[in-house]
This record gives sequence, structure tokens and C-alpha cells, in this order.
Amino acid sequence: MADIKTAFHIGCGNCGLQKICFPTGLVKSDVDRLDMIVDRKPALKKGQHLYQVGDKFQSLFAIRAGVVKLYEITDSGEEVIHGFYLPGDVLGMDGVENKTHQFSASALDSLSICSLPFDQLNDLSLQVPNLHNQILKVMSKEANESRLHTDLLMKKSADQRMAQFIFGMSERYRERGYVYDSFRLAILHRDVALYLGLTPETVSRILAKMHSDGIASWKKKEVQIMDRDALMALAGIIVDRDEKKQKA
Amino acid sequence: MADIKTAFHIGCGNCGLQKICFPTGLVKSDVDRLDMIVDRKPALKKGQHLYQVGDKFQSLFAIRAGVVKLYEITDSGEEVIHGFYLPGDVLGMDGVENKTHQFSASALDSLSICSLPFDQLNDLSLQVPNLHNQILKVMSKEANESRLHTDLLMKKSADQRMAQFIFGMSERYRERGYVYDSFRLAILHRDVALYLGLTPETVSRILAKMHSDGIASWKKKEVQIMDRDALMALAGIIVDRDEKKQKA
DNA sequence: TGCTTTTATTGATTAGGATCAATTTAAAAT
DNA sequence: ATTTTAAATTGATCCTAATCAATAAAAGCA
Repeated sequence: MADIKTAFHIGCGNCGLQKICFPTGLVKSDVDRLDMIVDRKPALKKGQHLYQVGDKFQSLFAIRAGVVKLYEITDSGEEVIHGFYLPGDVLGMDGVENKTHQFSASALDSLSICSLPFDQLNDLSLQVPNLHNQILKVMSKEANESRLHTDLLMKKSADQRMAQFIFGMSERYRERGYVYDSFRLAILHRDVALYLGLTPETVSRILAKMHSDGIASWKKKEVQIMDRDALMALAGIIVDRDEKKQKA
Repeated sequence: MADIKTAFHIGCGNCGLQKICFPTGLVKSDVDRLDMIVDRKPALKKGQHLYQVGDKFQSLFAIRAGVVKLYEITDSGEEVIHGFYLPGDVLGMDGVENKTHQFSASALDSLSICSLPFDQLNDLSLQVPNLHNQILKVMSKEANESRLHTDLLMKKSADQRMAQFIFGMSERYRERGYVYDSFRLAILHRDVALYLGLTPETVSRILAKMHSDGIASWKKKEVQIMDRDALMALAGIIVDRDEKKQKA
């Protein structure tokens, strides 16, 4: 008879984020093998680091709850934020290149994570082709997304950036099956500014405008999308006709 | 007795770019196995594509001679350039995520490349741990470098960007053992602008200033670095004392 | 070689968002 | 709860690089 611990053990196999997280595309037997090396870590508090620039690279991290920012302090002492990671996302690949982390990752609120020791993950991936593909995929995605971030910085105005950010977050909540037109977003406006290449003043002004225009509001960590179409239009996202039709 | 073809066969094992290119860190026997799947392609002419957005992902490409730009046309029809690849560099990893290329890559002048069919590379990597690590490393590097590009766009002024670009190119020539204070750079000023998030006019003005200040010049595809220290200072690169000492 | 097209240069003007400054509001901390 | 500190807001001003415009210089091509 299985003891209580086993019976109630929370593993990848019964985690609600399976469809978003690392196991996407793995069959049950593979997930079980992955599960054996996954290490569920004690919760982190706001401000604590998963890792910092220069730390030895040991694990990838999957987020179970909370938000993480990936950032760096440039040699001129300014912070740059490279991305925000939500439940189901995996981070840490910046350490693969030199076995040392090139960026820092910290919790923006209470955080619950799983650790995936990379050496073990790597060994296992030699026997589980799907897992191997999954690792490659996550790493490729990382670079591709960074380049979309570049597009934003290069070609979009301040309002477009803000609109795209809010819309993007909403879509990520949607993918996860959460309410996505009204949600808690535990990110400082200051941090969004550092991600969008703007100042907090500009972010504040744009949010004020979006609110008075009835498009969206973001006050006290609560986002409300009031006019999704207008938000998308502002973000410069083209809704194709078929998708529109389905909606109607 | 080896036939002439074999005797004169140019492979990874006798390629001058070994120390820069994919085989870095592989032992001779591994390089020989890699060599068996590498496909030397006929030369491409200026403007031809290695691949385009939406193409099926089949291979990585290693550059033997020439320069490649990785770019995209945004939905608003504007070009964004994500990077320039020099001899010894490997590109194509943008296709791993969805088995489809997310960006386009084209030759900026006559180009000579090696193709690394990814499926074969992947199979081989299961037997050659060093090769497996090498693939991971190249992919991680790709994301990390994109984030350094982000830093540039977020926090550097137009002159700093330009200085950093020229200095960076010089360093890449240096790593390859080429002359690095005077070299041919077959990149349009227009394309540099699209990489640095500037306009051609601004690039032109900055180059004029750098020339009259005796720092560097770039005319008719020829770069001349006249005052390396000043260039680095402008780029915001801090020379540490020890390195300075060695130089003196 | 001369002709056409693309790229680069130079000048004048404008604008988007940064910066500076002063409150207000909201979190932390005691 | 009260104090302290950090974050957000709002207004006034400034500045960097974009834009507009016109010419010059290269590169591609017949």
C-alpha cells in the first residue's frame, strides 16, 4: 500500500501547468522519468534571487507560482530587464554558454519553483529523445523571443510598447487558462519601464491615457482590459478576418 | 594510397576556422565524425538567401567566407537586423523552436558556407557528448548575445552604439587572427543603422564626426581604427589596468 | 563606357520621450 | 498604528535623434 507521501506527491504528472511547462510534448512515461530528477524547492520571498550574474550554472528553473524577472545591471550601473517569467515558464538557459549565469533572476512576489538539475536533465535527454528536443526548443525560443523584444525597442512608439506589453501578458494568462481581461500583475511600473526601454514617468502617462481612453487600466497590481480590440489596434496587432468571425 | 580527392579534401580537420567554428572543444576523432555530415555548399552571391522566414528548418550553417545578415521584415513592413555573422560563425538556430525559420538570412557579399543537417547533427550528438554540449552552447550564446544587443538599444547613445559596433567588429576580426585595425567590412551603412536602431543619416553624421576626431573611419567598405583607446572610451568599454600594462 | 539605381552625405526643422522637480500615494518596517 | 521608505503621478522644459529635403557619390548594369 502506498504511503501518504507517495499518494499525495505532487509531481509533473499531476501538475496543472503540464501543458505550458517543460513536459509539453512528452508522453506519460517520459514525464515520469523527468519527474524523478525534478526538485521542488521551498518558496522564495519577494526580492530573493534564483541566481545572479556570475553564479555557477547548475539548474534550470520551472515556475509553479509567482513572477520572476530576468535582468542585469550594465557596467554603467543601469538596470535592464530582459523578460518576465510566469507559472509554467522555464528559465536559466543563460548559464549554458559558460557554465556561469550571464544574467540575474529574482522573484517579484512570493515564488514557488521546481529545479531541474542540468547535468541530470542532460543525461536523461540522451535516452529520451522527446526531452532532448524539448531542451533545444526552449533554448531556441529564448533567443527568438529576445529578438521580438528587439523589434519592440527598435520600431514601436511608447504607447505601442505599453499596449503590446499588456496585451502580451493577457495572452499569456489566457494560454494558462486564467481570466485574462482582469488579472493581478505583480510587476512594478518601474520594472515595466526598464523592460520597455522607457522611463517610469512615460509609463505612468501612457497608463493614464489608456485609462481615460477606456482601453485598459493598471492600478495597484490589478490590470483591467476594457476594450480588447482597441488595445490590439494600439499594439499594432492585426486581427485576421477569420478570427474575428469566430468571435462574433 | 589515398586518391587525390581525399588527399586534398578540405574538411573541418584542416579548416583554418576550427578554433572559432563549431568544432571548438571537440577532439580530433570527434571532428572527423562531424566532418562526415558536413556538406560544403556552392558559393552564394550577394543578396542570396540562406533561408527565409517560414522556410522549413533543415540545417545549421557555418560560414567559411563572407558576411551574412540575420533580419526580418516586421508586420509594419520595416526591416530589423538582428545580427551579422562572420567566418567561423554558425547560424540557423532560429528554426529549432518550430522546425520553421523565424528570421531570414542573406549574403552581404560572396559567401561560402558549410551546411550541417540538423537531424544528422542531432543523432551524432547523442553519441558524442562534446558535440551535444557544443550545440547547447551555441544556442545559449545566441540568446545571450541578443540580450547584449538589447542593452545597446536601451542604454546607449547613438555615438556609443556606433563606437561599440566598430570596436566589436574589430574584436571579432582579432579573434579570427585577421588584421583588426584596418579591414574590409562589406556591410552597408544602411544595414548598420537597421541593426543599431538608428537612421542612415545619423550613422553618416557619426562616422563623419569619428573621422574628424581622428578616432576611426569607414569609407567604401574599408574600416580604419585610428585611435583604439578613444574608440573604446567612446563605446564605454573600461580597459582594466592589467590589460593596459601588458600592452605597454 | 556611359546610364541608371541605390546608397551616402549634409543641412534645416521637428517631435517624442527624457530629464528635472515637486507632490501624492502606497508599501514596508518598526 | 505610526513612521519611514519606495513608487507613482503630474507638470514644465530640454535634447537627441528622427524626419524632410536636396545633392553627391558609388555601385550595378547594359
